Amino acid sequence: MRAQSKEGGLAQAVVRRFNLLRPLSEEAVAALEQAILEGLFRAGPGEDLVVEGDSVDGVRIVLSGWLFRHKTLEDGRRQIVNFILPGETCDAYAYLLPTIDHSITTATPVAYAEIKRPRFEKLMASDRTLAEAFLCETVLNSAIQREWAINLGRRAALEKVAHLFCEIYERLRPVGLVDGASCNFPVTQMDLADATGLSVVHLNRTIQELRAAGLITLRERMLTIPDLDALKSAALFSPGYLQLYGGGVIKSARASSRGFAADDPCRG
Amino acid sequence: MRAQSKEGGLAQAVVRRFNLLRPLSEEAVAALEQAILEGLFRAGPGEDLVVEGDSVDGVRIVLSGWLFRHKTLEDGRRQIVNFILPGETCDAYAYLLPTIDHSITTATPVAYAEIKRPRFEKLMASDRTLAEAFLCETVLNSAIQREWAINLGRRAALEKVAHLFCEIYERLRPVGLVDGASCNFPVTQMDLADATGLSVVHLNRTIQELRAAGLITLRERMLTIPDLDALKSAALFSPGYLQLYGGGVIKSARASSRGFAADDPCRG
DNA sequence: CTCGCCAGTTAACCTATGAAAATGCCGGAA
DNA sequence: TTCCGGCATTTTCATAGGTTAACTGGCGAG
Repeated sequence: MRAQSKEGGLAQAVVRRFNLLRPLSEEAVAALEQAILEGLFRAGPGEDLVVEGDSVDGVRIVLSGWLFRHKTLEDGRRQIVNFILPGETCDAYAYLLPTIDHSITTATPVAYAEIKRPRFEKLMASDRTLAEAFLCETVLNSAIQREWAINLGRRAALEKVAHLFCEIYERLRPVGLVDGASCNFPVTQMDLADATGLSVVHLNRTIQELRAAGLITLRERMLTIPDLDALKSAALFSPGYLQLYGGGVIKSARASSRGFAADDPCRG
Repeated sequence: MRAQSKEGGLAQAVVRRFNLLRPLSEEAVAALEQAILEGLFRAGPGEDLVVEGDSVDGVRIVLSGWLFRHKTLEDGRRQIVNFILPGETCDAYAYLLPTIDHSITTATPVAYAEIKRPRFEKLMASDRTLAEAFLCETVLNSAIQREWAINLGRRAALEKVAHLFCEIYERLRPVGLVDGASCNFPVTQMDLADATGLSVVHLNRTIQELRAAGLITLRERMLTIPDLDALKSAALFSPGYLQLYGGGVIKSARASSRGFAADDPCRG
C-alpha cells in the first residue's frame, strides 16, 4: 500500500476511508480506483461544484482539498452545514432527487473524481461491499449532520468552535491528514462563523479565548491542538457519531488514539 | 384507494409518500404492504424505540403517530434533531453501522412496522423502484437535516418556530394529515424548545408573538395556520428541500397549494 | 511605491435570548 | 373531594452574543 503508483496515491484517502467503514475486496478497490481515474477533475478555491437547485447526474468523490456544503437565506444569511474532506463523497445518490437542496463550494484547490450515474450504478451492482461502503458513507454523513444540529442548537460559542475543531481533526486523522497535534485548516474566520452559527466578531472573540486557554493554536491555515483531551472536554465532544471506533478495522478507542497516520505522506 | 382493507389503510401513508418520491409498481406496493403486515408493532407515548449507542438490525416505518430523533449532551442539554411523521422511515440502512448516533422516542402512541435486515435486503433486491424509494427517503432526510442546520444556526427565534410549523405542515400534507388550515400538533412546548434550540420560556414568548401576529393558533394539540403564505414569509421558508414539487406526482408548486388531502380519512 | 482589498482584530453599545421563580390550569390518583 | 404532577404562562433579572465601526497588516495589481 505504501509504494503505490501516483494514481493509487490519489485515490488513497478514499480507499482508506472506505476500508474503515466497510472493508473492501481487492477487486472492489481496483474497480473503484479505475472508476476514479476515468473521471478526474480539478477545481480552484472558491468554485461552486453544485448550486442549490441544480440537478446532479453523478457522484463526486474528493481526493484532496476541502469543500463545504452551504445554504443561504433570501436576505444573505449563510449557514455552512458541513465540510467535505479528502476521501469523502459529495453527493452519493443525490441524483435520485430532481434537485439538490444545497450548494457545494471549494475552500481550497481540490482534486476530485466524478462518476456518472450509469457508471456508478454499474459499479454498485458489481460489488456488494462497495455498494455498502457508499451507503455507509451516506448514513455516516447523516449522523454528522445530526451532530451539527446539536452543535448549532445547544452548545455555547466556545463549545461550538472547540467541537468543530475536534470533529475536523478526527475526520482528517483516518485519512492520514494530521501530523501529530497539527493539521491544515484552510478556512477563513468568516467561514468558521458561518459553520458555527456565530457572527464573525464573536467567532474571533471565541478563538482568542481558546488560544488564551491554551487549547489551540491557529496560524497560517494550520491548526494545532496541544491537548486533544482537554479540547474535547471543553467541547463536550464524544466521538461515537463518527464511527471511528468499533467498526471494522479499529476496535478500541484507546488503542487508536495516536500513531495511526504518522508514516503517511498523503497531504490534503 | 379509498376502499382499502384495514391493513391497506395502515400502510397508506407509507405507500402514498413513497409514490411521491418514486412511483412504485403494483408489485412493489404489494410486497411492501406484505412486509409491513409481518412486523406490526405499537408503542405508547414517551417510549424509546432506539437509544443512542444501540445497534439496530432492521428498518422501522411509521404508520401512524409522531416520534422524534434527539441527542443529549452530558450535562442534560437536549436537541431534537428531527421529527418522524407517519409514512416516514426511522432508520433505513442504519444497520450498516455498528451503533446508532441518536435516540428515537415516541411523542404519541405510534403504530409502526419493523422489517428485519435480511427481509429488508431481500425486499430491496426484489424491486428496483422500492430500493430507490428507500434511498430517496434517506437522501431527503439528509436534506431536511441540513435545513434544520440553517434553522438552528441562522434564523431568529420567531423564524425558527414559524419555519418548523411550515415544515411539519408541509410534511403532513402529502400523507393526508392536514385538514384545511389545521393539523394535529402533539408536541409539548418543551419539545418544541428542544427542536428549535430555544429555552422553553423564550419559545413560549415566541409562540405568543406568533399568535398575536395572527399567524397561528395552537391549542389543545392542534395547530391552525390561517394564512400559510404569511407564515412562510415570516419564516423565510422555501419548500424546495422537501421535494414536494417537481418530483413525481405534483408538478407545480402553485397548483398543489390546496385541496390535496381534504377527502382523506387518514389520521396520525 | 501606492492603492485597494481581504482577513483578522478590537472596542462600544445594545438586544435577543437564557435562567429562575411564581402562578394557574387541568387531569389523574387516592 | 383533595392532592399532586405536568404543562403553559408570565414576570423579572442577567448575559451571551449580535451589530457597527474602526484599525491593522499582508499582498497583489498597477
